Amino acid sequence: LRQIVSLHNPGEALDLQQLLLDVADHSLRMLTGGEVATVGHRVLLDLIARRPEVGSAIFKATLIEGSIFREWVLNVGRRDARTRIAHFLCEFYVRLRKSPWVEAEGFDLPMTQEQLADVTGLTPVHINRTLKGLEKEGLIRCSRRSIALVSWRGLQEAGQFDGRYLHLGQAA
Amino acid sequence: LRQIVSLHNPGEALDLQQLLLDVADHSLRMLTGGEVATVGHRVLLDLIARRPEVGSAIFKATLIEGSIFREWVLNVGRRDARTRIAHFLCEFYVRLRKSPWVEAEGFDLPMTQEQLADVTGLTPVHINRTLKGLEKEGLIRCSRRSIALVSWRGLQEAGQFDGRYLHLGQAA
DNA sequence: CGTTCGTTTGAATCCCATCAATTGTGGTGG
DNA sequence: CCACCACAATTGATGGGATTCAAACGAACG
Repeated sequence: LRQIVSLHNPGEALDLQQLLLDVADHSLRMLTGGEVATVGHRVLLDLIARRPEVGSAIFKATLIEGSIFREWVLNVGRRDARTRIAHFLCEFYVRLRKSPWVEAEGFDLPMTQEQLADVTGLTPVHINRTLKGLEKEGLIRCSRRSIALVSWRGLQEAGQFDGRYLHLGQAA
Repeated sequence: LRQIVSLHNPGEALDLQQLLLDVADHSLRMLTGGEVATVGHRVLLDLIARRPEVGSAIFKATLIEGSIFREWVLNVGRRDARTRIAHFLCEFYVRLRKSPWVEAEGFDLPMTQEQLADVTGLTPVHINRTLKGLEKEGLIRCSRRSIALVSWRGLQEAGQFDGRYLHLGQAA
């Protein structure tokens, strides 16, 4: 059994922990195809030394990530399955639309229900149940590996979603 | 209903988000008496500008905090009540003993069962049940607002605890 | 008159037992 | 990988009682 603790959109810097921390406490995996660019520690540390603004921006991004972690703890610790899933869908949607690297046409979630379960700390079966429920309520529509928003407003309410913790517009 | 997302020992720097982030997404509260020293943004930013090592140390502390957040998501999302509580007790114990500001005599948890519930995402009643269970198993002993370790080894196993995510000895 | 010492009171906290709801398990088929 | 079902287990909800602790009060005594 696995717990997914973080998701990233194309264009985001990843795994900054490696810069200063020795032991890795998690692993990375791509949900869809794509390219990955790597930057060596030495190079990045030099850049930060010469351009403090870069360091500041990276620090800010890390603080925002921390804020998102706190919200995930709350989400997984204190909300029931329906609220929890709705909240996650809201977060994913907002972050996706805000990413300048992603064509924000429709809303497509490139995850299996099992992966959704690993994000929310539930079982795949219960994900299925609850997703069906949200569909019956008219908030979303699901087909194979794709979830479409029917009522954005409704989903926000169902998920008690307030996106301020994402600190958008401060993306350093 | 509330979710506690972080605990700190005396001597630790707190709430670094405020340095660079506008909106506060959480609040602070002390469990025991004590003193708080505040450092102004301006002062701290100036210090970092003149002494890059300080900035680096703060950044590292923030990364470690992020690592702890990830572990909490896992703990709350994927472990049952017994394992979850045991894991939290282990983390608290290790961090307490490692803190140079705390006399590491016995093990005393200055929290009510309700606060413990807010940490683990359970109800106070279930905390009570599970604590009694751990006591019956001979892993801990509880009296009013105080939990004593009986079998550290056993508690580690019960909580599937591996403290590497705490990145001790790297406390910058 | 002020001090000392019990008593009362009330607020937290803990504990326990019952019942109900959410969530997990296992299995089948598409 | 998704959908669905029946059943089981974990966890939550509610209510009541026991315990601790401290503040408030009052009576006896110097």
